[in-house]
Amino acid sequence: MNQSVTPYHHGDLRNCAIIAAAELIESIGSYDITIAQVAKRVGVSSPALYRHFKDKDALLTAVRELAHIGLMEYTTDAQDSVTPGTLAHIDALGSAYLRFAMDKKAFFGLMWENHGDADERRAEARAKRTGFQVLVEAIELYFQHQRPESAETPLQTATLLWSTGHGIATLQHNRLLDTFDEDANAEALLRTVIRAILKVDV
Amino acid sequence: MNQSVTPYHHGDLRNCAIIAAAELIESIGSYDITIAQVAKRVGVSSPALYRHFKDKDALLTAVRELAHIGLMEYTTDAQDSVTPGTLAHIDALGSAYLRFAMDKKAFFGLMWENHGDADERRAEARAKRTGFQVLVEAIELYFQHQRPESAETPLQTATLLWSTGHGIATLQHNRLLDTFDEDANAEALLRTVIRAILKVDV
DNA sequence: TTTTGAATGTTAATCGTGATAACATTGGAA
DNA sequence: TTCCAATGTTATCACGATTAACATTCAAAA
Repeated sequence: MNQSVTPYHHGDLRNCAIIAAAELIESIGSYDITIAQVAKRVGVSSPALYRHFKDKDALLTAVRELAHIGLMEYTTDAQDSVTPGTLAHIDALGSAYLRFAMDKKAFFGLMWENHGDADERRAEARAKRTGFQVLVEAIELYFQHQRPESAETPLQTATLLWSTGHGIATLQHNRLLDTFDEDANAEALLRTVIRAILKVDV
Repeated sequence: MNQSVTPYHHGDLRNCAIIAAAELIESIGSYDITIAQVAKRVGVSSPALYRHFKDKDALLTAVRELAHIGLMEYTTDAQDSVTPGTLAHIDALGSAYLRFAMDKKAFFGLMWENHGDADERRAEARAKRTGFQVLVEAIELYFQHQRPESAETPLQTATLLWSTGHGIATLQHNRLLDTFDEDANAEALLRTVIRAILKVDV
């Protein structure tokens, strides 16, 4: 009886579109998607999406937010199995970052594209800072426990570590690590730098 | 008399197109350019470019080669004013990399895009490895002079340093360094990491 | 020299894709 | 009930990457 007729109004198009876009990106492994593809996936006409997003980039920005949440899950999970403030804690965060970059290549690439208008930029910067803050806090704890005499502030050290982790992740993402050193291992590289930056004896 | 009539055949369209594209990219500060724009700049119709480039991406790949040459110039210049194998040598290379990333934002961004077919990829990988080799040699010299007892190979250390420098350059390029730490200074960060990785006493 | 085809340009046309216009449907507040 | 705002739909555009079909040259072979 209830033939489940698709109603004229979708009801939750905005969210569904974001999810559809994310699924699409994941399935083709690239964020080079089309408004039409997303619309089709949700079962709606292309222009309908423009009722919910200023333009294509606004949709992608929404997907980026999802990606940030995904990254946050990776790091949160990583922290669960580790004692806060230990070297293992820092390692786990770095490792989670690298794992996310490889597991979710397309999302990782998308996250660091800098498009969008000023507002979108600001929103994204906030999301990124939130993620960064996790690292800062880990370093703070680490310094409290392990290195009360450190010359650098946790913020400075966290910035260094993030840059480094980001560099390694990016190079691996672009398949350049292998190009430079075919024996290179991202995880091992990161562990080495972490220890160098934290001045831990090897 | 010689009215300098534009001849039907351009004569050197391929090279002129590459240069025009590069100039265009530089002038608008973005590599989001159009075949038509390039064609117009060279004074030729759009389809003419397809006699010399398989597609738009092939043209951009050619521009990327130019960009690599540009980066090489930066590093070569940097090396001229420094004693080979010293810490200052390493610093100079890193500094040149950062400077290139900021001076030539659009080119820097373009260089690390990974598009193109397999052949183009291979060619680019070669160019990148050549640049990387400069750093490897600097580290080799440094190790010979300063640290004969190093545990890591020059290749490993160079990979670490490049990753780090690349990470800092990338974050600065995306204006994320400021987002994380408004006092952050790319150059200073890099110097710090270089010393940490090389285990130089601060 | 003349001829002729390969290289290289041109204009016209196709096609995909983002975006807007103009019109249709619906649900909920007045 | 009525009516508007929100949200969909079907034309339509505009633009940019290609490709098609035709034109012009230059250079080598006859």
